[in-house]
Amino acid sequence: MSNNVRVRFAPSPTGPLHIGGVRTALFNYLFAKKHGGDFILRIEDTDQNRYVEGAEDYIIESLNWCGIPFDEGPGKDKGFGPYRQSERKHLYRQYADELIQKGHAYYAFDTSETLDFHRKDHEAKGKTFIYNWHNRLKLTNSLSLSEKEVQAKLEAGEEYVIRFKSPQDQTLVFEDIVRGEIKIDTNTLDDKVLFKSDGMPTYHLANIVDDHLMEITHVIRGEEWLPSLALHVLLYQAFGWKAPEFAHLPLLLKPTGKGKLSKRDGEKLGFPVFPLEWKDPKTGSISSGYREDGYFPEALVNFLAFLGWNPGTEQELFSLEKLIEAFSLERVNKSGARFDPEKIKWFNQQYLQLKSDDELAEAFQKFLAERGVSTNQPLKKIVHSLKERATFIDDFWSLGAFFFEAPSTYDEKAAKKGWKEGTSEIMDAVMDVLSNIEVFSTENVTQEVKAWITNQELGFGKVMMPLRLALVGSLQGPDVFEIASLLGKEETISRIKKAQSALD
RNA sequence: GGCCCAUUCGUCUAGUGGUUAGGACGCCAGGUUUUCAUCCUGGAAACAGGAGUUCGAUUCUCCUAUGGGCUACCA
Repeated sequence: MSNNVRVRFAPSPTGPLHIGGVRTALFNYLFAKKHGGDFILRIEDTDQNRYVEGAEDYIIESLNWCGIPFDEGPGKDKGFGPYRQSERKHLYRQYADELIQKGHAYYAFDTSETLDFHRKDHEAKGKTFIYNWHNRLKLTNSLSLSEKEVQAKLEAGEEYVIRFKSPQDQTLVFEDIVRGEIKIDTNTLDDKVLFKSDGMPTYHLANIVDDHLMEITHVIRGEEWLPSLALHVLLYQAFGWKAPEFAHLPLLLKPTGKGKLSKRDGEKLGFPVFPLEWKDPKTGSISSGYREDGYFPEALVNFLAFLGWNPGTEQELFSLEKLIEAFSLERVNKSGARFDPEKIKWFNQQYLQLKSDDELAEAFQKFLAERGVSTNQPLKKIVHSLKERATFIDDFWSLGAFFFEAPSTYDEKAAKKGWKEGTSEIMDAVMDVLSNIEVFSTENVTQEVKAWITNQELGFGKVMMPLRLALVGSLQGPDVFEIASLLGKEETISRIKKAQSALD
């Protein structure tokens, strides 16, 4: 493969980018970087009716957050811009005209009403209406009309579209990097609209023209485009252009049930389907995002990379750099992958373990600040003690709230198990031991209390359980002595007293 | 309905014309942790079905079934 690989991610700004789109972008990015090429972002906004405010910014922010920024795109023109199709509007018409001149396209004057009528009529008869070779001469277009009639309609300003004239009786054979050889009978193709009556090209025309003009070498996109591959290849042929190589990625499927993962699944199934939180500008409704739900971008990226691809080894944890190194389109699967929200949690847990205590403390500090919690506590130590049982940053809070506030209630079961007759007297003695410790370090507390227990021949359970109960409020969490030392002598003793008055 | 694509544990997947069909998530059990979780060890769990080709098919071919996609002047 040459080193001037150019790939593009070409979403349409019709709403927030969903996770499947992120995966497509990721594969494009990995492939480009693997070959030292460029990753281009092109905004396909040819359908003005579906344009959603803020969607483009959202897409860009999502790519950045994931760590897969584009090399070229809106605001980063490297000589192939503009990168929004709406700003390239003036370019497309000439290509549609060129196709007409070459006899590969034609004007069609059929109104959407008549077309709708035909479709419904056919449906009622159990057939499918296809606008192509078998009926195009019966419809209203520059193939069925005389040149004069066409000219008259054009001059009268009648609305028209430009359709591609699909060839007849050909078997097309082409290569897909993921799927291998694909064969298509051109007689099953329809005469797709290339140029709309509103003066805008359709996706098909704009896509081919732009990929050509932007010198795209590899088109890596979702499997939903496979049916249009024939049209696209035909278009390249009609223009006499060299077609890029194609790779159609398997789709992301719903975790349960039928169909591909859709934007609505998130709310229904309780996991984000968007990288970032999204607020719908019209309805104001909010969809959750991986970023806001506490996932690390590297966990998302790693997880997504393994949906439909694998390196062929048993290693699963890959940094972005390692992914780039290991990636190849040849190892992409053909079949759709169900999205498993459980597994991404595991990835997140793995990545959290990889982070330093400093990093985690900083993130936790931010979390606390947002909640208005005072933070005189030694966060780094707290985070360190809690780390191995955490999956998300906010677990430090749910797992370690007791570090910040004395328990106000005590777990009932735990109290029954741990606080019995005579416990209070033992705690009195423990407080004595504790108050005599000069330097209240984990080591010292551990040593002194353990020695005392052994000395008294008390049994560890009788001391440790109520002590934990007093400090935490339940029977869980890190080492009791560590907790005690983190809390400090004064607070530890105060909590024991509080437990005595609450549980006796 | 038509066209196209796919099919290995529940899920993501590895793999080969002859393997005890491997790993990961999740699940279960045991161990460690005088708590809980982590962690460690172990376990249950798959080649959709039917015909061929072959000495032998999970692997190759065909058919069926199932799943998925597309079928707009959407992308």
